Amino acid sequence: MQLNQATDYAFRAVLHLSALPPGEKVTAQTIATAQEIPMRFLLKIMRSLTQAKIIKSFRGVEGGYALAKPPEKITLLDVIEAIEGPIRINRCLLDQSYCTKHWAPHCPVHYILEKIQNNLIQELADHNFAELAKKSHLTQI
Amino acid sequence: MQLNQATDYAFRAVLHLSALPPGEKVTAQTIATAQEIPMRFLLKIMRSLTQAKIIKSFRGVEGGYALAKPPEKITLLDVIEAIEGPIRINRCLLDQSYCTKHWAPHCPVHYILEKIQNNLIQELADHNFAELAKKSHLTQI
DNA sequence: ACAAAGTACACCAGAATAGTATAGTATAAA
DNA sequence: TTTATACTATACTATTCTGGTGTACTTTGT
Repeated sequence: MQLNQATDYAFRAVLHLSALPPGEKVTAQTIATAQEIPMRFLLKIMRSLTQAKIIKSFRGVEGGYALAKPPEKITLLDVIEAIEGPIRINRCLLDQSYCTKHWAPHCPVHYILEKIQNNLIQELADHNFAELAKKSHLTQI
Repeated sequence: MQLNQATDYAFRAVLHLSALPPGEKVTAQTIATAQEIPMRFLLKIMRSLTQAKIIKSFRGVEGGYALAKPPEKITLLDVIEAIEGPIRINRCLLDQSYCTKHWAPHCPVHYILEKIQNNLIQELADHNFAELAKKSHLTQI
């Protein structure tokens, strides 16, 4: 019941980009240093974010990363799913073969966990990085 | 971001006990067979539930398990914490040494995840096994 | 006494986590 | 056009977690 370290790093990387003037790009090394993230691991994470179209990458000299869309349009859920894939608090919620009882929709455990999971997903989708970046500005990045 | 298999089994074991007439006990073997849970693994899970005072165990001939309190007083959260320990959706929320920035309370990521985590915990605490057992009765256990 | 049932602790294979290494590709500037 | 810079791709690895299993022991009703 825990987000992994890569996701936490991804939050901080996207937050870092969200705090930049629109369109400005920055290198992985800058983010790694500022956010204290192991460089090589960050590069891997950035590739997932690029593939998810959350950020854009620029190769070569003067390359780097920038947001692929305005931070208002990037939610916590977007970043989590880019790194970890779809959220499922119980694995039977995604793959019914894991349900020992094969009751699936009639299983009360399944039913209630699905409700809770949907609320969680909704909440994660309700917070975007413009909001977070504003908060982090107030508390000095 | 997922509950483990042991927790899922624990839900089903407690649900099984919740559906019994009050005070009635049943052996691990019965639960294991009915709920399709590997016997030895279930015994281990039952010990965690016993230690958390969610169920009571009886040793020897005619032994078995029963709820330690009425099912209304047992929540999803109780069972999760008995098996997995305290919920923390990001490890920095429990152990600040994991926060790469050491900002802790001033970190916007930390702040928002804490809010979301508290809502999740509240929801898990809002559902008890009397409610679940009632639902499972309607859909035939 | 003995069989039934839970307890305690140690062990194990496989997967996931959190990285690291090596080699390659694109690009701006000299 | 060479070169340094910066991202990409793929593979590897050490450690931890997950989901169990094995062996020995204790309690208890008949």
